Amino acid sequence: MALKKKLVPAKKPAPKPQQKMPVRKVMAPVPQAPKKEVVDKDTKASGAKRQIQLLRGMKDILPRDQYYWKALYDHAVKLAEDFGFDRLETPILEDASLFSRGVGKQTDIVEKEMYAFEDRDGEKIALRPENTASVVRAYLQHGMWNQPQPIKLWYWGPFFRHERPQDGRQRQFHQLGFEVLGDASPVIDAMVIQMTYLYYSEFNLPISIQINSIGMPEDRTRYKMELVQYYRSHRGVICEMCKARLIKNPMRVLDCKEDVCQPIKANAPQIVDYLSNESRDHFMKVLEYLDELNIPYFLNHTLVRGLDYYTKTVFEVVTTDEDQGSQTALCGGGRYDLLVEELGGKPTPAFGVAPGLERMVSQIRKRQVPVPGAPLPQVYVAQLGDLSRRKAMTLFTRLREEGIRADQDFSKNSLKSQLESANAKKIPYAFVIGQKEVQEGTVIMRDMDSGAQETVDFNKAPQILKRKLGLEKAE
RNA sequence: GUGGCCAUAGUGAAAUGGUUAUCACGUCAGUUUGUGGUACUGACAGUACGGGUUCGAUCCCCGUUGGCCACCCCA
Repeated sequence: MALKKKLVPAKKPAPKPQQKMPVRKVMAPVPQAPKKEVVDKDTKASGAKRQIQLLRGMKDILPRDQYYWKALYDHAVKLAEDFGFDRLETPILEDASLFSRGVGKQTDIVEKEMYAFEDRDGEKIALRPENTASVVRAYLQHGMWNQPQPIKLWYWGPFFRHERPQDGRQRQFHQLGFEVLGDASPVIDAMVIQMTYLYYSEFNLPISIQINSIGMPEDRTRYKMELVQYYRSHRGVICEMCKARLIKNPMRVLDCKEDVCQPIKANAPQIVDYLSNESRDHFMKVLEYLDELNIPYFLNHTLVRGLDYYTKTVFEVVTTDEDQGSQTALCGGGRYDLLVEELGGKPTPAFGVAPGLERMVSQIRKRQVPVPGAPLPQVYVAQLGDLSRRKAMTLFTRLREEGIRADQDFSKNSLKSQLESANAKKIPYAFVIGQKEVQEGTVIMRDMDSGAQETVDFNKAPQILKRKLGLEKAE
């Protein structure tokens, strides 16, 4: 308070020289205007430190959410191990053309959302907007095609897309992924979809698996012609956006949410009818395997994915939770039989999936799905004064060596606040050590639940506590 | 990227064109010396940032930043 009051008069003189500025006005604007563009916002006349906020679309993952993330991560590791997937970590920065070639130059992700810029060497680089292209790059660069196929890889990490943020949509977000390279069999499709299903089942999230096949490019070419022709015949009715989509990316009309377009959409030709025999057989097999595994799915003829590399099977997991807003897609995936070739390798079929983690965390939180928390400390070590603090530090160290989870606040002085702390943390036992105990070579063991205390030998304290905790049978 | 709503202590809320901006939770400390949970007392901490209108702005206006919602799209 006193400081503040002193600051007020100190501040007031400051504006005065500013008010005199008009004298300089003629000269000042020229050098100052361009400066403001370059100089960061910290330079303020007041001298007060500006609070630096998060960049738009970025989020801190706070301590209270860490156990949700850990639960998701641990279960991912488990699934990967169970199904024989090896971890692959690729860099966050890649050559920008990896994504324009891999994901597709025309896609929204590359065209309007990618963080792409030149580095100090003038190299065009990008923050990865997704990981499949990087996985393929690594597969090629490290000659993984020379190893027994298929290659099964998984990843976990941050991705970046420059979009307008919303709940469940950030500019930095996290994905987990499973990718299988070098195998064309529909079993692979089914297996990865099964893993996805198992992943969501673990947390009891209400989901629906949407599945479709978009065939190979030839199939799609034929289908698109039919689709465009069909929509053209209804040109008078459809919305403006669909008209635009017909020219740029016809299959997107199937995503349209406009009411006027719904009846048109419902009667539109379906891509499954335009698949080659090979693509159709493949798709049928996938569905048969899913049936065998009792994995529920929903055939969605309007499911077309936004990335160029997909072929044949595509699928998405959406939440069926009513109040999830418009961000219902929890995960997307599919087959990408042509991507390896596109990025310079031999023709190599592949399949992958990428669950989004933020949306999962928010679901788990909202639904209060129980996840393992921090292990509770078993004992709290309290001390009084510097001499006993030293002994307490030794005791704490011994307890740790004995495998007992101990907690402490050695920087606190009053016993009261230390017990308060132990109580707040729900720690069942406390050791109290003061002058008297130091001299006697003892320590007080307190049952925080009942308040019962006993004085025990300092050196035997860890063993006695172990017995109390039931970690060791009484002799 | 387009359009809309919003911004008050760490959190959740309240209030006003004019003295010290209110409350709860929270955090820290104290309520006789070395003992937690309850109670009481005190302290901490705020009008996002910059500009304008005004004698005077937290309130009105503009800009910036950030959040949310819908669209686009997607995880």
